[in-house]
Amino acid sequence: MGGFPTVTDVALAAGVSRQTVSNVMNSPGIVRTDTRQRVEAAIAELGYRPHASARRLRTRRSSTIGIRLDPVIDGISGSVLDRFLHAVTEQADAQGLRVLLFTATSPEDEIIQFRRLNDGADVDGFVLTSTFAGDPRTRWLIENGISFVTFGRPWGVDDMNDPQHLWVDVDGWSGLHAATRTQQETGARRIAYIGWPSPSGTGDDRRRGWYDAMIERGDVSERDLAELEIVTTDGVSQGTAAMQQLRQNAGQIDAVLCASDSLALGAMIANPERVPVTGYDNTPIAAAIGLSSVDQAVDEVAAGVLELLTGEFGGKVHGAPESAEPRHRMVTPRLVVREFAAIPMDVPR
Amino acid sequence: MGGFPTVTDVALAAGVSRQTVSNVMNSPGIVRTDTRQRVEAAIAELGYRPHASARRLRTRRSSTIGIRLDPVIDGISGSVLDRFLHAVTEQADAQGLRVLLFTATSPEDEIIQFRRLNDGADVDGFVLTSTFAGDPRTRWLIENGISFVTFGRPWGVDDMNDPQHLWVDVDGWSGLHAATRTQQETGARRIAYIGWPSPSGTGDDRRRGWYDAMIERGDVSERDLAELEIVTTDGVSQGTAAMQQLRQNAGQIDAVLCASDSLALGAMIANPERVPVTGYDNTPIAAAIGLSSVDQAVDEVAAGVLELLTGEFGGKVHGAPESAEPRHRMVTPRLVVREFAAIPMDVPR
DNA sequence: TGAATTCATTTGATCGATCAAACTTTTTTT
DNA sequence: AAAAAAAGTTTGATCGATCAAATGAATTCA
Repeated sequence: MGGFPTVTDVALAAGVSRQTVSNVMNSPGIVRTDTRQRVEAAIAELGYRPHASARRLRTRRSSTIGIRLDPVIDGISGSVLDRFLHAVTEQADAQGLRVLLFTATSPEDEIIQFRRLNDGADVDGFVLTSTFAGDPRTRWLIENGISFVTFGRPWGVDDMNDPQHLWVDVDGWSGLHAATRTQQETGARRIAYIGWPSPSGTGDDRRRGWYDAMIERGDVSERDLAELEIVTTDGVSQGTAAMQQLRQNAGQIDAVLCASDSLALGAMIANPERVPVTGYDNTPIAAAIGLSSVDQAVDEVAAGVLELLTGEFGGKVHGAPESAEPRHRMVTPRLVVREFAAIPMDVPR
Repeated sequence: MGGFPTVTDVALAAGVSRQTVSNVMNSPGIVRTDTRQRVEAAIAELGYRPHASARRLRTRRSSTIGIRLDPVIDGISGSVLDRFLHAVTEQADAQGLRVLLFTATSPEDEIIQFRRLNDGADVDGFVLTSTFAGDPRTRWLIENGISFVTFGRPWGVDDMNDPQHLWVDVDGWSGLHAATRTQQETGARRIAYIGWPSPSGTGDDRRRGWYDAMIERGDVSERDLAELEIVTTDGVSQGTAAMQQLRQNAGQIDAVLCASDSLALGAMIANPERVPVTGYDNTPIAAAIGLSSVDQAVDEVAAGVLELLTGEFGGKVHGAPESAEPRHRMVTPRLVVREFAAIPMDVPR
């Protein structure tokens, strides 16, 4: 009376037992049709909602996944993770999963949070972002038998095929390969690349996409290719500096590809000749100033992550034998082509 | 044995009863010191973690707050909400609160989600963002006696002092007033404002900050002030268009203030004279291109939200009589001043 | 027809914690 | 020193759902 109706109330109203009500909700198949309809009617009439905590206590599963909200470092590329978070939340919702956020100050601290959330039965598994080589978090999760899927492939030597590590990643190689090809098709020959210093898992991957496409085409000798490449840390002003350097030293340049939208924005600023610039991540900035960019297709990534997390392995590999089911997903990014727009357009001559 | 230790295990190990263990965790004050220490030792040794769902079932509270993850509309200003979300999560964590995300396609759908999460005892209360005039969500929450606090004041006629509606907001008036003053102090007289069409709660508020500061100073007649104001929808290209219009029609312009960083970025693009431009929200873009901007101080907002949510009223007002405790917080934004930088710097003459 | 199966539903126990009230022990009061 | 009050601790019941096993009803088989 006082509070919300419980299974017992519904059972009473429908003239059945608690368990039947439970069955209607969890295994409708085993309940006779007319009984089921009667129960459903009672549920609707009383406005019954299952008590999530009670269910979790009994079933020992929470239907909740934990995601660490990364500290906002670079606000520009950070938006990819925000979009990813949004996609995960949306698709999780649709599957009856909840998303619980937490923060951590370091990978070690994050492991403490894993422990806390897992022990308290708050979450069934985790989604990790921003993995890096020798990541202690994945090791710990595997050792403790906790379900997880990473957005980002493992960057260790042999880890990519580790059957215990489920992951989804975006094929940066393919993104830059396509971007390079697209420029080549419009007639560009000398295509420059502004990227990050090695070793950087994602960075090296993207660079190779450009490099391979350039070699395949053969317009530029392998030696000259070195001139067309600038290595720098990420940031807008670094992009500007790199672009200036290219214009001074690299001779003719038909197009510029960048490892990030930050670099691309920077490059655009020092781009009076309006050389086509392509960024990476398709951030709001790229959209705002009309910059082509490689879109990471976070929706697909999110779908893949949830599929792996809730799928056959439930995010982890019990002693399961070989299986046809692949344990990772490689998502092909989309190249978003935009006409040159905002920045150069209104610059005074 | 099999799973994690429970209160009973700890009690056994410490030679006390379940309830004493519970007391050590929830009301340490009533347990004798030596007993408490013994229990704490047992907790540490067994690595005991309370089972969150069991506790929630019994106490009927979840220590979790629900936040809707807004659809990413304008990616640029969206980052304010992301930063807010981050601040809330971080500070909630510190208070032992969890943050549960959800999405919704419309205010009506959001109300359905409120129901679901509240009935299932998933959350104790909600934090709402992006409130608008006549918001059906707040009305529904009040009617159903559910705790909530909004980031954003109620924009209805008399709602601001509604004692049932707890809110935290940023004083846009003060942000623009300060920005105007700052420009005036550097000698600027004719300061333009690019804002949004009325009625717009936040927009009108910001505009008035500029307007009042201009009137106070009296450098520009009330008539001329109209020339210095452009009304347009939000967006980068709209900002560019507005700036061009100002340059054509408004004569001398010493500075430009904008209702958003999107508009400010647009204005910067059509700004060969390097008139100082100030944006609003202090988004990553403003930082990236070196644009002054009004920062919403999301940390303070988050702190205020949690304070109200967990404070005296617990997010709602029971029949509580008049109280000295204010039911809202007005946060004063910070003006972040940046030297002119990226965009005009490398533009070729 | 009666026994063996299958299907549908019910009952009792349980998940892990906290509440409410009972019970002990210690401290204060008279 | 006995009675009263306070402090500290324990016991039984309970939150709301699901599990496991038992019961009853409908169906199939010999």
